[in-house]
Amino acid sequence: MENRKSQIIEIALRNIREKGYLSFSYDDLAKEIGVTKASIHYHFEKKEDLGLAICARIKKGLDHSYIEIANTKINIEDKIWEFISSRAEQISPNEICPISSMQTDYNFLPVTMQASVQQLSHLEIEYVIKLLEESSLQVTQDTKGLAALLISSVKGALQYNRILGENLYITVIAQLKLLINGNIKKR
Amino acid sequence: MENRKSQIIEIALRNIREKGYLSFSYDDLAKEIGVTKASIHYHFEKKEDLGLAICARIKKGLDHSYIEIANTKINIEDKIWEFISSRAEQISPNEICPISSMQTDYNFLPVTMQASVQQLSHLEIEYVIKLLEESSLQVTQDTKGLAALLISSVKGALQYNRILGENLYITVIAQLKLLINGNIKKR
DNA sequence: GTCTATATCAAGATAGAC
DNA sequence: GTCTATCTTGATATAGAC
Repeated sequence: MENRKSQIIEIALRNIREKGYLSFSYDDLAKEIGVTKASIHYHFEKKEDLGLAICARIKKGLDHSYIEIANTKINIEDKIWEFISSRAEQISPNEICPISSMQTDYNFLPVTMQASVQQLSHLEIEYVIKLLEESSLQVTQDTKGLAALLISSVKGALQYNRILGENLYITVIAQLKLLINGNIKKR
Repeated sequence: MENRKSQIIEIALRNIREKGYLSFSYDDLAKEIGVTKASIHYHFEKKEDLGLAICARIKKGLDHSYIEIANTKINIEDKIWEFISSRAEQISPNEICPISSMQTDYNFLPVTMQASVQQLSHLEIEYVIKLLEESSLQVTQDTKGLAALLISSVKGALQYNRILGENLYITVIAQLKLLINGNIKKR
């Protein structure tokens, strides 16, 4: 059943956002879906297989967000913020970004998953660089650096937001916009 | 032996930076120290007790860094950067900030530790706010927001830095300084 | 204060029935 | 494709000897 397979991926992905790859078990998934552990093992023989499928699922979502935003007819300077919020919207208040979550578990992941997490981490920054380069605004000389700051701060903010609430994520986005606007030089 | 006790805390703290609270075991610590699991249990009956001791240890270091920087005779505008780098210096390239690490594990921590992690997360931002307020520079109207951005971006950068290398942490700090300098209004 | 030994439990995984 | 049953391993934790 292909449906069951993608259902498992979606639920496992949510578990990663909530508690991390190392901290969810096949039994957690089985109980939630209403089947047995063995049935999860049928679809994904090893947890590593499921982990890789989840990474592929995240990559698909990332690619999709980028392509969608790139082709949308909105102000070109707004695209970067649209991209960021389209990614952040998928994360509930008691969750964090699944890529951050797997970054924390990194040293305990199978090497195949380490490679995937590395690729995802890189790709995410690449997409932000592209959107910044396509924009008509020149904020700093170092577009790669600005991209790294944007991604780092959003990810960090989501982690603090879960613990402290206080609209911390919203606050950080507002600060970034303020600082960037104060530095914009039209090309 | 009080020495053994603090030795356990230091090694456990390093383990948290490397792999997280949930992912290190008493056996890991025992092997590293050269004693048995049971001996760790003697000093910290439950892992939760050790976890709380580690949180207290982190708080001590945080307080110490703040007080030291606050009383150092350096340019008052530099103190915030000194504070951040004094904290980041303690983290090796294959580690992340221990507070970030426990934030990721948050939903699986015993409630007593959740309270400690919450307190640490809050305190860290408070110290940054204080240093910004004492500074002679007014960057934005929203000092709390700027503090949240600084802490979030540094924590996020350390996580990406471990996976991607590329001096990502250094790059992010440089970007923050650039953006902030472009927005400074002398009081 | 540190040890051996052991209890208990949960996790990942596999074999084989239906 | 999903099940029951079972194996193995590793983790937290405890009892009691030295």
